[in-house]
Amino acid sequence: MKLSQTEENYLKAIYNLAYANANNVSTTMISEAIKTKASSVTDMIKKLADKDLVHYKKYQGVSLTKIGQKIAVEIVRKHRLWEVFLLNKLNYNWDEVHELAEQLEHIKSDTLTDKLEAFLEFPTHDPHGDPIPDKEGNIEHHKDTMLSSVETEKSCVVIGIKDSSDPFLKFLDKLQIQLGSTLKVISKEPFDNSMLVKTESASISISNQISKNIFVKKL
Amino acid sequence: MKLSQTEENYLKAIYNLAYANANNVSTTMISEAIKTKASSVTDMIKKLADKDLVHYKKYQGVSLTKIGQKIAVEIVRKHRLWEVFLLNKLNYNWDEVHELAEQLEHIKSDTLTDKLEAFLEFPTHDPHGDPIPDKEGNIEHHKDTMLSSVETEKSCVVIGIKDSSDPFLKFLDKLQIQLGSTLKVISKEPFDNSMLVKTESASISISNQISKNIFVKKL
DNA sequence: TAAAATATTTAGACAAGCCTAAAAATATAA
DNA sequence: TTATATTTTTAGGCTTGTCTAAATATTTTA
Repeated sequence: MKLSQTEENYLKAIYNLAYANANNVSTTMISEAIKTKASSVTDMIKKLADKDLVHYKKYQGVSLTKIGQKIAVEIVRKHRLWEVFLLNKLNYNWDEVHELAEQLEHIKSDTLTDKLEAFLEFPTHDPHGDPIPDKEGNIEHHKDTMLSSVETEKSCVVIGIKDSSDPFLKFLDKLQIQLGSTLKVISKEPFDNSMLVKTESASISISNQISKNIFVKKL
Repeated sequence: MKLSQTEENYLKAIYNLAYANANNVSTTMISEAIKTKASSVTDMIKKLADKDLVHYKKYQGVSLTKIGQKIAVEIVRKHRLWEVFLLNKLNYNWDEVHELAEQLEHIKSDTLTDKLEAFLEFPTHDPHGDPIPDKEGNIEHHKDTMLSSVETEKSCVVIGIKDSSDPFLKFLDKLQIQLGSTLKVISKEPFDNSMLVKTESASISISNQISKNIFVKKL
């Protein structure tokens, strides 16, 4: 099945929204995610339904079919692999890779994704810590241990972030906290739940608002 | 100036045709290069002329303006850098990279091309031996020493090919002749101008038809 | 549960790029 | 140099994906 870039973007948006919401995805939610008008979304949804990529009943929202989901996961896979490439090989920063990956994910090829994956030595997570689906579309849903829940004196490795907004990414860059950074919790402040954390290069104080948004693997 | 992928393809086609022909490029030539009807080309040419990307007078063919040429060279630069990436990093073959590069060349970013170039360690030629324009758009027009003109007992390095058709590329792959291969001319057969050539791995007989299509740098 | 607010869909229009068929210009040949 | 052939352009139409405005459902609230 040959899909346009636009169609692929719709599937991806529905996939992400469904993942975040569990139930059917509304026209309005899609229109916000994709920055178009709701009426345009309705049009496109009908076309996707004709192609059996989404389930759709008027006024009831949409969900992906098996095929639709498969395609969406493929796009997510490509997106995350390209992000790893941009970060690890081309020296982009955490906060710069997303926009470029949005374009690269639509490159069509039977072999490119797998070759890219091999070149990157089969990464399991993208720079935001989201898991990369394998060739068959299996995706490990990552466990949500947050930095905020790490005990005093314990160490952990940063495997991702929950909020991937630009300001947050820039803030982490300033703190020199990256994917793979090892952090040790020195002390916790019961008053405001902030914590003192030792990174590779410094000791820093991190507010609860921040530590709640950093996924870690405990060591 | 933000151009569509289609517009970029027109500029690139005109650039390549102009390079091969010197004079103005005809509607029909473009339509063949780009696989559309001549009438569609006329439409698009008018739009490109409105944007000052081409010079156009009815029935007189087109040529690129300074701006049009600058953009075309940028696309060529991106195309060739991606080809190097696909060949050197992802282990694609000589004959597979073109089609993919056709897609990758349209990725939009202010920084990607330069970062890619640095990652590839500033290659000067693409896998077909065509020169890669630098950041400023300067492009070295490559000298045309063909394998056929190399003297007996002399060695040379393959820097490109003249004919980049699929069958020819496949044929060279079979002979294990690649960009950068060192070849030594053992003997030449005056009767049919074929030559006996030593590659890294074997001695092979090469017809004049082949040796006339391989660019080399004499050693 | 009826009225008001919100969400969704329909209808009609538009731009980009392509097409076919026909008209106009240019090039070729007798 | 006039007739014929070829190339190029024009005219009108189609598809994709978008939009606005209006109509219709659904949800919320009183």
